[in-house]
Amino acid sequence: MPPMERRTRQREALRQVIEHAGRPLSPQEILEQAQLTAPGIGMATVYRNLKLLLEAGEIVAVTLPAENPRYETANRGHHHHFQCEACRRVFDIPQCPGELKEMAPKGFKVHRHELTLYGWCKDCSRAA
Amino acid sequence: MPPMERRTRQREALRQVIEHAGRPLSPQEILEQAQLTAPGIGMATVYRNLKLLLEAGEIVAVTLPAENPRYETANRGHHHHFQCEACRRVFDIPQCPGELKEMAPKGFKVHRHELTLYGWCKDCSRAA
DNA sequence: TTGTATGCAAAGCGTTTGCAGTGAT
DNA sequence: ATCACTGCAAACGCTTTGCATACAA
Repeated sequence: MPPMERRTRQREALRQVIEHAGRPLSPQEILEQAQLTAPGIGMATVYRNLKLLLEAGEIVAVTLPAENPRYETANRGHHHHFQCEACRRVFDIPQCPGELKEMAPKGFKVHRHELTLYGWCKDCSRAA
Repeated sequence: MPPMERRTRQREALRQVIEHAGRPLSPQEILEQAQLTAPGIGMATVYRNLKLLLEAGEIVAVTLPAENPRYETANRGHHHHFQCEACRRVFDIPQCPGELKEMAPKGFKVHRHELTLYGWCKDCSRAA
């Protein structure tokens, strides 16, 4: 796959959609939003550009267990996620438990980690 | 889907494979192992029985971010997982960092958490 | 003009399902 | 003898890829 060299209206539309979304979006959601400003854009273009934007470090994939990947801008730094078991929404968690490298068995090298908390968000806790 | 009523050689083979594996196995891995003791067993039977064993509570699904589900016996208690970035295999980690409930924002209730460590497993560390 | 980027459709991949036949009870 | 269970293959949903065309540079 060639690197991004040209500034197409489709690619710009995708950038804008992801940039202005307040939450991680699925490819389908991104497509629907992008079609408003780039009529005729197809799903293949969405996937191809998501891949390129990922490689360029402009966006990151939010891959929660048993969930299809969603995508958001990369400028959020290291953080974790909380998923509400009632409304399924995902929230950022700025904290990190820190040193987890010691948990692995002997001989195992730990590079990074993913943590997801599950429960009830503020709204759903109050409603219950 | 009917509940498990009969003790077939295919189902027993699947139970044995999952029981004796030291780590969570993919459906493909389970199929290949099961074919050794239940020749002719097909992937459809693997999936159908995984679903039944899940409903019966005999096994649990290990759903890591961006990975297809793997399966292991349900009698292992609370633990986490390590995925090797070289061979992609998944290993159990008995430890748990413990109190993570405090990480969530005010008003959020945390029921459970999922933690995955990434790096190189013993075999791949030694090979490198 | 050049060749990157696109749209469409077909192909992959993991998983599910329909159907006719098999075999545990 | 039932009918739960199986194997095969087709269908499925999501993602990737081949190919001819469009368009940014």
